[in-house]
Parts: sequence; structure tokens; C-alpha cells
Amino acid sequence: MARLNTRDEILAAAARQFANVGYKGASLHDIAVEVGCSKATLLYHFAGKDAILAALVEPPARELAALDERLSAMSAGQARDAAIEGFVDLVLAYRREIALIYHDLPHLFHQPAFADVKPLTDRLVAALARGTDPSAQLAAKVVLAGTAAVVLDPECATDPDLRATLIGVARRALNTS
Amino acid sequence: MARLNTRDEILAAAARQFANVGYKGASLHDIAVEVGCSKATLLYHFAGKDAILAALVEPPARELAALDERLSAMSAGQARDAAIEGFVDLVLAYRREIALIYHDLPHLFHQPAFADVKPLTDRLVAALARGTDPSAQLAAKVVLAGTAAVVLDPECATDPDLRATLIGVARRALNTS
DNA sequence: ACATTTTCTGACCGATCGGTCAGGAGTTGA
DNA sequence: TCAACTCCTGACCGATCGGTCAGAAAATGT
Repeated sequence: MARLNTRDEILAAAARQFANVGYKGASLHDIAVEVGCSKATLLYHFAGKDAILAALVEPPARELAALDERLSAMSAGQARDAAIEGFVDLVLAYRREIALIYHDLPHLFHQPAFADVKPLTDRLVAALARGTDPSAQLAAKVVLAGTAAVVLDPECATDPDLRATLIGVARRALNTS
Repeated sequence: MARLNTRDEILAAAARQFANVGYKGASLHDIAVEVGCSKATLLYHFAGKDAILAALVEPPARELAALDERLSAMSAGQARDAAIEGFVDLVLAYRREIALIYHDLPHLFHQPAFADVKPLTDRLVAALARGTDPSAQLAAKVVLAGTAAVVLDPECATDPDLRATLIGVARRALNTS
């Protein structure tokens, strides 16, 4: 019955496992148990463990690329506020994927799928910093990493004003003028 | 000759390995190769892999406790700036340990050694937020996570004004008055 | 009804993991 | 010289890992 959904259930279970215990820490066995299928079924739907990871990471990576494309058509002044809001929205929409990116940054940066993501984040930093001033770029990185981290905090997840608050913090921290 | 230092060399190599590939990702074999000894030697000096981790995490945890003690003797106004500077200094002094904490947060939080650390960070957040206002606390968490993350960025590590810049970003982001 | 294709599984494999253990090598003290 | 102790190692162990494969089970097409 749930045949077509099996693939999605695997992705959902894998996202939870990866976020909880990291990519290395999660085992195909545990994911299969959570899905309610056999380990071999996972490897029928995906070429391997890293293929599951790649499938999970692809959607937010594509949205980041879309955000970058939107920003590149703006002036520096417009781009900063759009970058702030765009990044906050992106991070709120993909909390679970962010979690596994966060907890396995060293592994992921060596994966080919992330070779494309690095320049995107660099351009996002430039848009937030409105240029190449080192201290402004550092402030932008603090904002990006801090925002991404805080939405993973279970205590913050329930805040109804989360989006507005995050945007406010980012604006203040980046106000280098 | 280097007998008494073997323990410290193990800790240094383990810190590098943990920071690079995470706690789960690092193997005792690889650590032993980096040290130049056998895997059994690691387990002669430490009760197990988790004992190595505990030994690495203890010093920064103790310093965080010391910072908390200093802050508790101050007024809310004094405490905020002292918390900013204290946390920045702490993070700069223990970059490598922060890295492994960062990359293995889910594992570490389940370790008993971290049961003591959680309330300390909560009080640090309260000092930065100067109270319990939700949006101020969220800003404080953004600052803490962002600051800890950015010092791990190899591109930022060389910045000579790193400390001053980080303190400036934190002050701006926390300026909720 | 049958054949075909998709979906799924149990059994198995080689590799690697953390950890144990008996004992070698070197130093120290009497 | 001879124990006693510290430091270290190779060989080995059970468990678990990701992955393979032949074939069962179920859906689909005719």
C-alpha cells in the first residue's frame, strides 16, 4: 500500500536519525527499524548511505541557489535585507536538514554535493556584509551560524515571533554603518 | 623519553581527529597512528574512547564554570559586558575543543559530563540577555552559537582584530534597549 | 489465467570498530 | 643481581558497520 511513500518515509526517518546522532552515528539498521522495513529495502531505494544524505541535502541546497539568484539581481542595499529575510525563511523551512548539516559539517564539506554550496554561502556573506570588509564579513558569518543554530534549539522552536526576532537580531548585528 | 607526554600527545591528536571527523567518525586506530603509538597504548592511558573525550572537554567546562562564578557576583549591567568578553576569550582559547563540541552536540549532551554544562550556558544566556525576555534570550543564543562557530572558520582564524570584532558584533546584536 | 515488473527481504560477506590480555622492554630501588 | 613497577605492544575477540545477492511477495498488464 505505502509503496510509493516508502522512499519518503526513509528520507524522513534518516533525517531524524542523522539530526539526532549525526551521519556517522546513525546506522542503516536503526533507520530501517524506524521506517518499519528491512535494511535491504533502504539499499533498494538508495544506492548507499551517502545517497540518502545527498537526497536530503539537495532540496535546501537548491533553495539556497535560488536565493542567490534572486539576490544577484538586486542592488547591494536591497540585497542585504532580502538576504536576511531569505536566509531566515530558508533556515526555518529546513530545520531538520540544517541540523544534520550542522552536526556533520566536516564530513559534508568533503562530499561533492557541497562543492557547489560553498560559493553560494560566500556570496550570501558578501550580500549581508555589503562588501568585503573583513569585520563586516565576520559579523555576517556570526549571524548565519547563530541563526542556523538557534532554530535547532527546542526551547526556541515554539516561539511564535521567531522569524521577526531573528530578523531583528540580524539587522542589529549587521548594522556596521 | 617522551613517556610522561604520551598522554598529552594522545589528547592533542584526539582533539584534531574529533574536530575533523567528529567523535564517532574518529577511530582509535587513526589517533594512535597520528600519535605514533599503538591503539593499545591509548587504552592504557585512558579507560576508553569516551574517557579521552571527557578529558578533552573538562578544561573548557571548568573555565565556563569559573566564568559563571565571576558573573554571579556582578550586577546585571556589569554582567553583560563581562559575559561577552569572558565568552569570547573562552571560545578563542579553546577553539579545538569547541569544534568537537560543535560537531557532536547530540552525542555530548547525552554524556554525563555535560549535565553540568547545560545550566551554566543557561545562566550565560540570562546574563547576556539581562533577564528572561524571550527575544533577548534568543538574541543571546544567536550570539553564543554564531561566535563559537565563526572562530572555527579557517578564514577568520587569522584576523588580528578577531576578539574586538566579535565583541562588537555581540554588543550590537544584544543592544535590545 | 499467465507472465512481467516492481517492491521487498533474510542470509550472508568483508571490513572496521572499541576493547581485552598476556607479556616484552626499560627503569627504579635495594 | 634480582624483584617490582611503569610503559607499551601484537594478537586477538565479539559486535556492528555498510553493502551484496538470490529469490519471495505483491502489484500490474494482457
